[in-house]
Amino acid sequence: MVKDKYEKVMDLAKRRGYLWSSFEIYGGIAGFVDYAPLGTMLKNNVIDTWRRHYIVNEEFYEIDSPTITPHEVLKASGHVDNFTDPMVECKGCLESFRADHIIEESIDMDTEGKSLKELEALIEKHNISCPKCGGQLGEVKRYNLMFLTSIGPGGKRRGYMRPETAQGIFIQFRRLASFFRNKLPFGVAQIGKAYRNEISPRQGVIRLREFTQAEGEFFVHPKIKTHEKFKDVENEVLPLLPASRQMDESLNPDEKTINMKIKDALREGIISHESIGYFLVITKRFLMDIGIDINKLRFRQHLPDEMAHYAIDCWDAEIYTDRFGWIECVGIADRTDYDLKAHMNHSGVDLRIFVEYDGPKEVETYNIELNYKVVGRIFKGDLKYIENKLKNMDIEEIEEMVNEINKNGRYTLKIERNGEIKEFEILKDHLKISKTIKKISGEKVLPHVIEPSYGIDRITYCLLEHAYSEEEDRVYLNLNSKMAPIKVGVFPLVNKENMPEIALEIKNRLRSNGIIAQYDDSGAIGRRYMRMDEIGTPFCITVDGQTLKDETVTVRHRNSREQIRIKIDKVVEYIKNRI
RNA sequence: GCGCCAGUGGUGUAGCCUGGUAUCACUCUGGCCUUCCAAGCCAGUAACUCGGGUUCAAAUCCCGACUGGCGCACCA
Repeated sequence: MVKDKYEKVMDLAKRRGYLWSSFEIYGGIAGFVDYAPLGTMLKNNVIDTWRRHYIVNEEFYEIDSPTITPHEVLKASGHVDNFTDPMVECKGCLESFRADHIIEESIDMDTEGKSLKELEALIEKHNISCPKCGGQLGEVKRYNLMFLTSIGPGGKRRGYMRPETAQGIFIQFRRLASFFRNKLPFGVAQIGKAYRNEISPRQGVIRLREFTQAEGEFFVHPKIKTHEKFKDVENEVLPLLPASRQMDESLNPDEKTINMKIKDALREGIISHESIGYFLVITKRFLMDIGIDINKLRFRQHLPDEMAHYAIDCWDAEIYTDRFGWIECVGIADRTDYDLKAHMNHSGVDLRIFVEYDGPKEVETYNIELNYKVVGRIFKGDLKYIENKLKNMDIEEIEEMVNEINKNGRYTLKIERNGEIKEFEILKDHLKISKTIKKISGEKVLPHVIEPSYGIDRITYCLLEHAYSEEEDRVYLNLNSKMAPIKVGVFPLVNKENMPEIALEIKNRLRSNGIIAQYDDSGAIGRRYMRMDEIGTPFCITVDGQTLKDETVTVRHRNSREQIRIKIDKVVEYIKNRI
């Protein structure tokens, strides 16, 4: 049987200590993997490089929030309701289907927002049967992709394992905004585990139930989505696969991706603004930096119907793999103000930022004075929400209210809170509204957010696969020196005449200079080189007979297998300059 | 979740049909040897995925679970 590349890579990863399946002695569970010692080092190197790009170069600041998230947060973000699929099972052939999908297929109707009961009623009413065997369909049930847990004793407080790290950033937005002294734009990052209880995870490390995300949230003024460093990157050429070309059936699949300068993509309206474009470029640079093969990278724009409910423009960095084809490794989305708005509405906390105008403006506006003696008794605890709502109404809304009150003597104020809309009757004697001229120096805005989100596990796998190289007589990982877990192997050519002692001394000297080096004296020298090749170690140093005479050693380079001879004193410097 | 197929040392395997102390090679560990690319010699570690059933006896037959592969479905 011929093994494909995935199998070869996973074999090597398992054998040499990159990836192991989790809980193996108890039989294992699909969708979970352990990073073994070398895999952990490799993954950490990927993350370190990510930090260098985002935290150091892009000046994002990183936070670290809990993975367990209370119900309210994910209710607000829409995950409780939307991160779940309605499933229906055929009573005959036991096949499962997406309930909304089969309804939409058979009666051509938009089922968006319908409840389970409504879906069930539709199936019954239109006599929809199993698309496979024609059998009767059962109850419509929800399958939620979040792991449910409880907080505290008694299990009363519901919580979930977070499905993405992003929410932790959004819910701290007020603190973050003040940390950045209320100046847009600013970037916040989070690296950590996220959890999705996939129905049927396959494909090893490609689809996990617990995985590591590195997400950046770049908050911008909703009307200013330019990027101050766009000029620096505008001539960068990217392999783009825009939605329009994906849908263009006159193009061959392999002609659809087009290399173009990011500034041209912007000019032609392919990308919606500079900030999206900027992070596309940063993503390409990061992926190239860690050693992803640029010829196996493309940026694919989401088609209008596949875009998540919160996004207005979304691009995936896709990396080509031998077995799975193009897989999504990075998502770059304009999430607009979807999340901040949701958390603002549900929590009642104002998440807007005050943005000053260039100079003060005089505007005609309305002054609303509440008659507290009256409204206090009527609305009691709800008053603060009413006050808040009135304060934030725009001119049109106020005028509409004034008109209503003048006409009917009353106005129905609608306030959304915790996902429910409450109505309050506002009468004429509740408030006094007068026109005034106000000098205003700025306005409150709810920022939009541009989100580059990286799947670290997939990227790490792709890196291994792209590095995997075969020659006639050996297998080696062509990892670049920055990524390789072990930087140097140190060997005595033979175990005599003081060679082991000298080699050990060199290994220790490298280690004390912060360089990960491994000593090995077992078997023949060739075997030791092969071992190091297989785990991707870029350099091997060998102490031989000549070392005893002139204090030089050989340095062998992994890819070329060529050797040069240098002084022992220069070894640390030589390696340091190359990793 | 559904269907089909498969699970034997670290890896690759023989044995399974026809039940009776599990084969071989490589790897790995220790030693000898070895002066530059998986050499050789000696010794050693190391496996029947798990749970039930049938049987005097199960790697082998039967059932179930788990894991993996493929197909379907799913992947906000």
